[in-house]
Amino acid sequence: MFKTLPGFREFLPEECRRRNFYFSQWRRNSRNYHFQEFDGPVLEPLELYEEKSGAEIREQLFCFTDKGGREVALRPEMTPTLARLVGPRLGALRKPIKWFSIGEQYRYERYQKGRKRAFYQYNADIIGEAGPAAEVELMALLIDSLCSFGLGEKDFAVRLSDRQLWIMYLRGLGIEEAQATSVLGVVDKLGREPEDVLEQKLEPLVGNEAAGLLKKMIAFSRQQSLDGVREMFRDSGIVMDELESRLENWNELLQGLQAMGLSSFVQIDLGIVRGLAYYTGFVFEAFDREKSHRALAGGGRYDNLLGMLSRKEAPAAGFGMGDVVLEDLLKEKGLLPKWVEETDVYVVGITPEERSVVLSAVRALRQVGFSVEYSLTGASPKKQFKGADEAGGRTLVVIGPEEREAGQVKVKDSRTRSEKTVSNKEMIACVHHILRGDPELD
RNA sequence: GUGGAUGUAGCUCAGUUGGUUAGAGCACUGGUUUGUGGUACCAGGGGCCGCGGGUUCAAGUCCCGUCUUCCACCCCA
Repeated sequence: MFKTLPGFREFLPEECRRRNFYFSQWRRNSRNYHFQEFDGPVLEPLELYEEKSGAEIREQLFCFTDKGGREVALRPEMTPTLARLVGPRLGALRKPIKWFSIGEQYRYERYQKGRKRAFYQYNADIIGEAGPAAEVELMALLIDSLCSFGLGEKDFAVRLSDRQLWIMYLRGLGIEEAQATSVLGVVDKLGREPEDVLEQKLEPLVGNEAAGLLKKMIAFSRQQSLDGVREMFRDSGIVMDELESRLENWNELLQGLQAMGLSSFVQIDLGIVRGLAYYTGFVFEAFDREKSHRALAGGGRYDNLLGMLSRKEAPAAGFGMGDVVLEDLLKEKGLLPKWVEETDVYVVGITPEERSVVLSAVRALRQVGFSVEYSLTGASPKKQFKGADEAGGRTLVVIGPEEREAGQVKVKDSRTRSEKTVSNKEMIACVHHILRGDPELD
């Protein structure tokens, strides 16, 4: 028979419930930080992504030619769409622009632990703020979002780095800015590949100084304090004013996070540079403390992207958080409760004669907002009571011949099993009474 | 794209050196005599044993291919 396409997902009720839980937390946190939600098309012109990431990106996209001969792709990320939407309206939008989105993204690549071909991603971006205040706001939102799922500082940390600082450091060692991006690609691999392999990758970029350069890069990537960073620059040709000006940004960022009470979540880790070349300044990634998963979230500053995609320059920063790794971690930590979709009221009709009275009561209860269930087929009373159990009904409304003839119903508390016969008019008040948890029925 | 593992009922899995009509638990459906419930007992439905080919008198079991899922690499927005 037909199967789900590889790497795609289906959401049975329980899984759907979980997914909606992530969405509602993301939305709640965004509102908390006063970000506005936006959305865009799932299908975009292929060039939108090729423009940003180069033609090689095509290999990792679900792309095809549509019936009108247009080359299109399922969106692999939200940022280009955001840039396209904001660019033309830049003049009209109040700054800073704080927007977020939640949407399914698609990437044609090999799926494995923590990565599928279709996944949901939460994105939050700030456009129009050039200073580190934007990063403070974004990192705080990122941290609070993870915390809202029950994760704490023992579970995850946000690692903070700075591509600008790296480029400055490399320039001090005589590396041109044009080569710096490729060299940062090697930084991304530090600790993951043996040093001789990394040295070979550096050689075409910097010639026979590769070995010495690699050692310096490793030392730099291990700095965990601003003083340590300052020390690394001591012998370089960098003007100290330039360095100090950048370190002032660092101070502003770190102090901002400290003032928000979030320092314990943040570590300086210059080994993080992010794979993508379009980041221009601070970059950060959230990891579980054991580092047994992929990054939970990642982001940074991308001041040139809007200019590339919309011809309108604007400073911007943002982050993305996927649902796949998040869910893996929450499962591992036992932070996913078993949700039970409980109904408020279950209406039982004892004999088929009560059918229309039951339907009428069901509708009346639903009209005032209760979740109401009943047996569609009018099975035996025993089955109906069992059904009430399984539906988790807190309250039962039982109608038999006696009640029907008297124009009454029996309202029963399923926990205490105490019951009370009331008139049809009193039924709703009585159900309210039980659901509120009041101890006695009368 | 490369390498390793995996596939038996809706789910978790048994299934011996190849040998009759492929099993269990959970779940599901019905029942235990007709107006009161999570237990217990009884019964039942449900499997092209991933798919295709091969070896054999005989394949869930052995061989080849293929697909799927998982893990690692590549990549990672």
